[in-house]
Amino acid sequence: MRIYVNNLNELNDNERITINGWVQETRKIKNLMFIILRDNTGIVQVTAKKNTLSNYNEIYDLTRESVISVSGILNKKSVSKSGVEINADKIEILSYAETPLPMGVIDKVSVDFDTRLNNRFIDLRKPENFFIFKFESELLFGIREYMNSNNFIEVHTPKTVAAATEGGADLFKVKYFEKDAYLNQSPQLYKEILISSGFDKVFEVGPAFRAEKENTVRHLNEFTSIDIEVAFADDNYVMGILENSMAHAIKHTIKKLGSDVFKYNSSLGEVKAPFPRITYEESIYYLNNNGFKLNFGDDFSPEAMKILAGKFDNFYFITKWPVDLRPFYTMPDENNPELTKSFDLQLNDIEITSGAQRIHNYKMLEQNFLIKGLNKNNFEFYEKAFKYGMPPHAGWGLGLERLVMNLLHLSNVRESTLFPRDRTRLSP
RNA sequence: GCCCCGAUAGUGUAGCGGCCUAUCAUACAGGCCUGUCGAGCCUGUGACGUGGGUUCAAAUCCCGCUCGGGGCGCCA
Repeated sequence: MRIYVNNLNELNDNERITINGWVQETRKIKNLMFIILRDNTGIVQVTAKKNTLSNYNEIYDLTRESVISVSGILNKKSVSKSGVEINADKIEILSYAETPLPMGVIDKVSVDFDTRLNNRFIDLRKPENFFIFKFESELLFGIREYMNSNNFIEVHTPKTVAAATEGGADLFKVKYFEKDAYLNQSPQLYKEILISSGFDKVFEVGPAFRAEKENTVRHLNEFTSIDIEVAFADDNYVMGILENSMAHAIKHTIKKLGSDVFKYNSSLGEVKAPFPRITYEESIYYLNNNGFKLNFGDDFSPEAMKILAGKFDNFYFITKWPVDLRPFYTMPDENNPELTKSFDLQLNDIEITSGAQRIHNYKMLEQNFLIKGLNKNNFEFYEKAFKYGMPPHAGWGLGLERLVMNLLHLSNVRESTLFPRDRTRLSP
């Protein structure tokens, strides 16, 4: 059985163990040396002595971040600060790290974010960065668990598509044998087709691509989108799914990861569904009373979003957006044709989810192609699904990296992306 | 697409026309040291993005380029 650093407490004093990891640090005193060994659960001190190690000279020259396997006796009454150490009698060098490192894991000097991303493999050795992705993994597990227990089917739709259909966002063009293709900006149209297929409740976790030349701390050109679509549902129903899945996933994550999460966000434990709701028109009214000059139909600037966010603790919905600010498939409000049955979920001042009840009537959809100036020929594969039995339906899409960024109070969405793709970065 | 800012050892910085043969820290290499734990002490290696220009003199001032950061716009 593999032993990890965080298992050591459960073992007995003087027990014989083998443990693997990276050499985080060495402190050398001629015939005695200390190695701080790190695995992804923590660090432990290894004591190596010349008279107990046959390859002491080789070990003495170990470089930081080399990978070793240590066998020895667990000493739980160590005089070291942690109180635990391993008295090594055998150390095997599995991988020797070159020097100097492109960046240090525990150096006291700061490192530019750009340098960190260029050396992401080392950057992620830092426990605080690794933690972000453990958090993401647990959060996503919690969301999946919620969806699964509510009878959602997880699906996978194509990311390579034929036409730049939906207007609006720019798409990346790729060669597809003798044809042109595009990287999909969202699974939207495919989720809806599956609703006509009778899947009833679908969800998908997958990449989405946007070719917009943004240069901000909240945009990526490739991000992970969590999408759901539900048949015979309206906007309110899927808002309920959203807030409950968030509350469930956060609760799960806190339970699994413990108080570490509060180092990033001390109020995370207070997230409870339902989330507060404000309509688009109420938001406009509020912002006009707080120094902004906004008309009906205007979108909110980042500055305005900060002011609005000040009204709420963390999550809140902005509902009933104007028709002009929403895509062609958004269902208009039956009480006011200028508004839609749509919503954004905000977390602090950032939009993390956009959703709505969708139009399921084929004629209405065709009319919207005209109004939005879209070429209906590009939508044949989609429209077809509406002609032969399409239930009313609603759904949403959520940016996973943005969710994690905001839950952990990170200042840049690239922090919650393993290998970010942005305006200028395509590597690693 | 627009605006602002930046580029000096592996890493992070100081410098802002001549005191630069370029500062400091950290890392790295070598040495001393059998209980270190931000180890300590000694020695050493290592850098001005690129192409022009101004000047007696450029890391420093000007222009182009390249690369990067941030804000806005755009954005399911």
